[in-house]
Amino acid sequence: MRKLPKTFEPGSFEERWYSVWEKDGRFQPSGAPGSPRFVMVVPPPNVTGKLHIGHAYGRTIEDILARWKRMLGFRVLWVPGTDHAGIATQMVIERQLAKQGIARRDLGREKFVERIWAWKREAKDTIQAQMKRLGCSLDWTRERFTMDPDLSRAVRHVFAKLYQEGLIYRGRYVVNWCPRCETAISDLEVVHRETEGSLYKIRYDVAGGPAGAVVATTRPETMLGDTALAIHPDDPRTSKLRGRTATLPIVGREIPVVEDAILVNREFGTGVVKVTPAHDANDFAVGQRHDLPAVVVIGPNGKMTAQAGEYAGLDRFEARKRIVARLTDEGRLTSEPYRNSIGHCQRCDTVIEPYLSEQWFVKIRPLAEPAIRVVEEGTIRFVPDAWTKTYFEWMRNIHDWCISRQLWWGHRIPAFTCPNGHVTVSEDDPPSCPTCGAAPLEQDTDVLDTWFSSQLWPFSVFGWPERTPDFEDFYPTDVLVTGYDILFFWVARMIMAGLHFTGKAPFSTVHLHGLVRIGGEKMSKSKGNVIDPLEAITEFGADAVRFTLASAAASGATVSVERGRMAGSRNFATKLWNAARFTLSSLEGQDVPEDLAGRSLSLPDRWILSRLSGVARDVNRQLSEFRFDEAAASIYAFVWHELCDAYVEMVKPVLSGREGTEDERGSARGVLSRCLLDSLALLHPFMPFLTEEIWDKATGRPGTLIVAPYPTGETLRNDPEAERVIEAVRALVTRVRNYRGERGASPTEPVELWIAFDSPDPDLAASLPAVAPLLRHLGRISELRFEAPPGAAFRDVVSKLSLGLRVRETDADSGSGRLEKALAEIEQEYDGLSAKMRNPSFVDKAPPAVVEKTRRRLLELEERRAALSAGRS
RNA sequence: GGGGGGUUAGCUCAGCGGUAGAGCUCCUGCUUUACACGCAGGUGGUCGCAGGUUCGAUCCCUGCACCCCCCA
Repeated sequence: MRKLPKTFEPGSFEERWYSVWEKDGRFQPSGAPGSPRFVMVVPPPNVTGKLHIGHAYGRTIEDILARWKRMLGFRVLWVPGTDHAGIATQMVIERQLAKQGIARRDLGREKFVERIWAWKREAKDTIQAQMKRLGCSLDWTRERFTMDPDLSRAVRHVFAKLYQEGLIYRGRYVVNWCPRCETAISDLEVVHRETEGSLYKIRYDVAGGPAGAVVATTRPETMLGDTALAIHPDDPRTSKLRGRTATLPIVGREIPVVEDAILVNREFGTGVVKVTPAHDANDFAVGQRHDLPAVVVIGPNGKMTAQAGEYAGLDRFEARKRIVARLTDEGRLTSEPYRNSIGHCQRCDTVIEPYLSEQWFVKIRPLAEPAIRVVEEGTIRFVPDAWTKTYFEWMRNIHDWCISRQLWWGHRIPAFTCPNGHVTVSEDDPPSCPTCGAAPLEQDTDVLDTWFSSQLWPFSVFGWPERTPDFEDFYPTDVLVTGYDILFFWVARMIMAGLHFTGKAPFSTVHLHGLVRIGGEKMSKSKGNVIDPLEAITEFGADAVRFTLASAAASGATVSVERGRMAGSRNFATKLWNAARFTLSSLEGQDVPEDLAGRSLSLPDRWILSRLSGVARDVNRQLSEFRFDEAAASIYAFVWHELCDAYVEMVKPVLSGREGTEDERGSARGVLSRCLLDSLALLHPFMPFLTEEIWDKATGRPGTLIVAPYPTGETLRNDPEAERVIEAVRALVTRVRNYRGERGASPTEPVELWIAFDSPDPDLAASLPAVAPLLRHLGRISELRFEAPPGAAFRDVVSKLSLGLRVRETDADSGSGRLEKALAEIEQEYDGLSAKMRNPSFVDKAPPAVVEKTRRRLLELEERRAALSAGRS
């Protein structure tokens, strides 16, 4: 046993313990294959930069689970890794280049991708270092990246298989297109935002219809691509337009009026709708139904195409301005203010342009159905359960998934075209066209959506589709921990892919946690309220940061983290440190019994062991329910308020030799030691560094707390009797102390205390003489008598004990207000409860236990009122 | 437009059928030989508003107000 330094400096040991654990292989699963295991894969962070506090939160939760399960004896495997994050990472590099005035096309695909790889290596190192500082017990020997060769093979395998199954198809459709990124994106990557804009009404001339037809639109520039007007077949307002032809303003093109009951909403607008098949998904469908041509007037870069005639080359918004001006001049256009929802690119916030282009899609319904079923059947459960409904809503209304991206960073689509135009999809690069034998073949230039590879993460990390030993041993995983914001993006798709390709649900429990907010506000660099995890760790220590995050982990959608709470956690760490210093100095050079079973224990000893047992049970239950906040609070309250505030203060006189026998001293040392070690173990998943550091000094077994057994409370006795007596002692001591306050006496002023044996709880009163020295010491009681208090004493009832108090030097009036207040409160509660008891239907209908409890409470109030009234004057 | 969540002490949040809890803050005392990142004591809440169900509602139901999120 060694001494702890007087001051607590987390920076002095955190990194040391991490390397000890890593060197000793503690992060790798140990134990025989087939023995109970616990497996998680980390949600791979994007290699776009560094981790923020939100990542630290999720990883802290996972590490708590991993360490807890490891200490419970499971073979724990927690797999680390990173995600290439196609569009996001590509943007990071594009921005870097833009600062030097270079566009990615200037550099060329090969050079550009090389550059991203260099960045990726750096970002991965940064992220890895951050997770290590945080203490994450990840198995770094199994670290993966979504573009590793074997994970890329899994992607190609999956693409080819889905294609063969007819679940991947290629076609020309209107997709969400970002003109800044110049790529298609999926529905999920479009962020809709209410925007103040205008609703334009444009009059089209109609052959034979003198009044013309007025259409409403928010995007007048698309009129250049109109190829029809549409009316509802049953709308009398527009029936005179039936079968006629309109003339497209500016362009002069003759376009038909078609009847379409699906597109045209009779309740909205003028009843006439312009149809632009190339620039609106609904209009595209109309075009299919009525065999209309599609004219692309806005190009992939957001500029007008040659089809836009005189507007060709203009930016789409500039074209809008000019077209509005011209139509206004021609007397064809009016506008009014209008709020509508406009789609923006999730990554760069550019307004999305629906754009007709050739893309690859996943036919998703056949995959969604089994994925719905596993959740319905409970094979997979969401924690908290509220997300189940959201999951079902989305899965039951799911749309086909556009998976091709016109990017350079990512998995290239394994589709090959021969000189004769035959398309081959293949897991391996085909040397020549399987159809006609021609060569060379050209691979599709597009890459896949990042989520197409991340959906395979829970099994691709184990080498699937090879049946590797790791895949056999560790798949399916147990728990997935991630933010609810990627429930659709990632979780749902992993479930679909896992079931389809491995035949098994990829995990059994999904814990969806809230998103971190600082002081109730979303983190953002512009608000300057971003907490950098490394800065926080440097200032407060990794353990304090982790404990704060765990404490904040309630089940709501937002997780509020504040610096004040970090400081609170740091204070708790310091408290534990000092408690350990005290304990170690008390045990130093002394005989410390390890086996407490055969010893006679004092009431405080029995009490704290009983509480330790209770807390251990609570913490295990709370962790199994993913209530990290409650588990953290349980340990905090036990260590600080029961072990430190109460037990340590109770046994100080015994330990110091002022009180008690040698045998009692030995017991106290054994109990204190046991409490410290078990507290360290209970707290280790939350505060791994500090607890390991103290454990080392306390046991001399460096680096072994991480694999020490986790206390479950089962080996200790639940001792209600000891709890009852000690809780009474604590209540009495508190009452004595605030009695001093009421009387304006100084805290050192001796108080006389009488406790009557004929108290409302005589059994309890009878057991108190055994702890008389304790009462005297803690309450600074000069005279303690077990008899009815004299008339001159102030009387009260505490914990069903009738007592009298007297302090010599008093400023009698100073606390009298409090007595009046106490009596008034008693009176109020008494009136309320007695009214209840007088209500026959309460006595009749309420559960007997509740009635009995109310009756007893009433008696207590009576006792207390009588005592306080007697003590008045 | 559809769906989900929230509104509890000055602040940040737990609780969710038997008249309210934590941390931080605040106030008053304390060099009580582990700890002032501490010790002891205390202040502070008609649990958003209005109805309903119930013997009883912060908790369940309905409506309203305000806030947040998701989907279209």
